[in-house]
Amino acid sequence: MGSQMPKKNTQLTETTKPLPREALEIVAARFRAMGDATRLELLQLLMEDEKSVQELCGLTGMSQANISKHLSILADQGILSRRKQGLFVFYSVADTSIYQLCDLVCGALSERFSKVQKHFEHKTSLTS
Amino acid sequence: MGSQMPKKNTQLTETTKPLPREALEIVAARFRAMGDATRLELLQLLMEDEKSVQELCGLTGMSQANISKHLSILADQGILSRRKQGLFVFYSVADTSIYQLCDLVCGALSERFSKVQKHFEHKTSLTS
DNA sequence: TTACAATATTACTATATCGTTAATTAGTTG
DNA sequence: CAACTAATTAACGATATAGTAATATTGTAA
Repeated sequence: MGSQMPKKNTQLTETTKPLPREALEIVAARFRAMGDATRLELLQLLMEDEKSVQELCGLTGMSQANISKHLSILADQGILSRRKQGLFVFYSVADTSIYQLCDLVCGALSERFSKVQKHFEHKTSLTS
Repeated sequence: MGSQMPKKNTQLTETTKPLPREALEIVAARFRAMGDATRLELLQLLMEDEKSVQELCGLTGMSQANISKHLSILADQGILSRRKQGLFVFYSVADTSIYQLCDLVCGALSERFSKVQKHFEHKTSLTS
């Protein structure tokens, strides 16, 4: 019942057996679900706390249909869960591993850009 | 100089300031680079050790042009690095955070599917 | 130099995805 | 019941992406 899993290396980095194509498609689909700025914007808001589609409309200025579709994609992936209450549908983060996932990616990008930046440090032009 | 960074929560999960759209686009692009089964297949092979485009052709049976293009996408993201030696170009994993990234996703998917599976356990049909 | 080999790139088609508008479904209230 | 509201779904056009075949680039060697 706990959300804590025993820490074991899983699939892609295992040295023994590579994932077959079918499994890779599933992993890729998960990455693709995270690979859209609009969805990340919604996720970012839902990381604070659960929100209705309406609230997300107000907070982002995006159309209701568009938001609903993006939320469905995330919910289909099990990343979000829906809770219906009267006319409203409240979405919330169901898969908390996305927090670490986002941190990991942001950390990697941060390091990447800081390396690039160093090449330009103390340089005001190509001829300096 | 070490690849170890100080462990601090970075962007998306920070409670203080949300990432602006421009930054979310960059994060999304990183996820999208991982969001293709063909690229994951190549990554999986490169996780063993560095390989030339040729080797990857032989191991996967995919066309040279296709492989080259996918490797470029990963290299542009800083996920892979290229090393030129004579006529050959060797690719290798440059951003080791993808190991954790893949483990995290595989772990989440594993948990997700095991939950779904439990609904069917000990059930041989809808009428049992 | 010419011939050749490994990669990269271009041009193209097919498919997937995003966002919009309109229609539909589901739930509430008078 | 009809009228209203929130959300989903469908249909569409625009853009992005994957894969292929052909061409270009880069480096080697005769």
